[in-house]
Amino acid sequence: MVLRNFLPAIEARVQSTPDLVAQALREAILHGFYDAGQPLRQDEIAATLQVSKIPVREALRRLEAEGLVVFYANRGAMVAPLRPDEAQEIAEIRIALETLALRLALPKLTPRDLRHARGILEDLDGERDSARWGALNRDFHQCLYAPAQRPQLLALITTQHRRFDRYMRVVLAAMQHQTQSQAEHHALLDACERRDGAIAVHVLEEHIAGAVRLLVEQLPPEPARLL
Amino acid sequence: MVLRNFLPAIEARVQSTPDLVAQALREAILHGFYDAGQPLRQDEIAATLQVSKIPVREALRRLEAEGLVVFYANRGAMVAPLRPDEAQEIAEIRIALETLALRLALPKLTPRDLRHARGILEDLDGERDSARWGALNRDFHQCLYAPAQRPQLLALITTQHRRFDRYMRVVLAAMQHQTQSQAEHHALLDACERRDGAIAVHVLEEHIAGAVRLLVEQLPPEPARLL
DNA sequence: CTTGACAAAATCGTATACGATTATACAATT
DNA sequence: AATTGTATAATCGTATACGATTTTGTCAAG
Repeated sequence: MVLRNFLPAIEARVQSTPDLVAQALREAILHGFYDAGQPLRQDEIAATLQVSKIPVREALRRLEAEGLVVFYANRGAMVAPLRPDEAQEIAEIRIALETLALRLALPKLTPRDLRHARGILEDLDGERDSARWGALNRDFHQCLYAPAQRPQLLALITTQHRRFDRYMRVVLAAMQHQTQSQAEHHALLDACERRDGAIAVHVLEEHIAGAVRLLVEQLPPEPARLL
Repeated sequence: MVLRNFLPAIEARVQSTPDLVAQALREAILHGFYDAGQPLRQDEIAATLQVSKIPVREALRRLEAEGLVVFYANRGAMVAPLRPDEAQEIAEIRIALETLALRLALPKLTPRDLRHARGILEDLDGERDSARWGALNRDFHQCLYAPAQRPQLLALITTQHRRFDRYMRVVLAAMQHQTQSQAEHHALLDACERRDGAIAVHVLEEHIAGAVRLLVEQLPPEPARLL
């Protein structure tokens, strides 16, 4: 063990300005404060957050990489449009990544992890705000995957899950799905407690696939226009 | 058919300056022009490429999102360090994503696709430069996945594959692996031609898992230092 | 020779400024 | 009235400039 190993993540000492701006814009997009396709005016954002355009632009570039924002040459950034086929694709990616994470995490899940997950499930029951519901939902899934100890994989999952949640907002209004989703959450957690990997993975697959199925039913067949 | 369908991706009309800078830096890192851990001086890069620091910083942010670059507060960007455990994790992610892509692509593979793949395999035989070998290798894999018609998935795969190739550089010097790899490529392509999904997926899994196995043997157990 | 303090240089991060591009409003024309 | 052309405003993209932070170099003290 060397001294260097004691200092906890140099890169995270301070949250950089672009980080903070990205966080704010991410929240705003996920909360629906900005609609799909809406332009994100750099001057306006900079003025609101009391910074210049440079950190705003860097934040927008990050969100572009996360798939929440699209850049058009000389026309700036706008909130990424919603397209049902994209939601379908994200669901497939999520299933591939999350079943992997779950399989890796399952043998390492502690009773503490399971209690934590149960706690989030209870919070989830009371939540009405769709953005906070989405955040809790991500937390629930993440805390089942975290014991896998795969930081890269978990980061990818979070990014894709967030993207997916933009689509789910549309569906979440229908309270029916929340109860359905909660039932699946409980089934998933139960399988984890029994260490039944095959069932857990299967429930997770159906959980995501069912969400996207509901999604494409609700969403208009014609995508939100790009222009 | 409407007029809009004729314009090929508005956002791609011109390659933006940050795009070009990112491309150049990506190539430089993949070619080993910059070593792992090496600082990327913004002024220097800006001067060399005849632009200001702003587009350079945006390019670095993109590369950060791609996992090729790490930012440290007030110390700028440096080439992401190489850590064997990270290579292992990327390999797991690649297997999950690429087996998915392959399964989706397999039923849609045309004879033309297969000929194209064979062509790349031949080019691969003659290639000595490890960076170009890596690019051809990515091309080979991509052209087997492309018929899946999953742009998001393919983009993710490319990013992870590029990241993985930084580790493979170390191993590629050993010519032995190239012949091993080529043998697996042929086995993969043969299985695709026979539309044998189970075998193809299995060969792909072993192809990636074998590479990372060789990798952790070659690489020093102690990671390249972060500081 | 090593350690610590300080000054100088290098580098970062971002605010400001400005040319270039795009969007908007409105007058001119058919 | 609809369409075209033109001036104006809004916005983008980036070069420049500068304070803040980090790194490097120097030298005196131990």
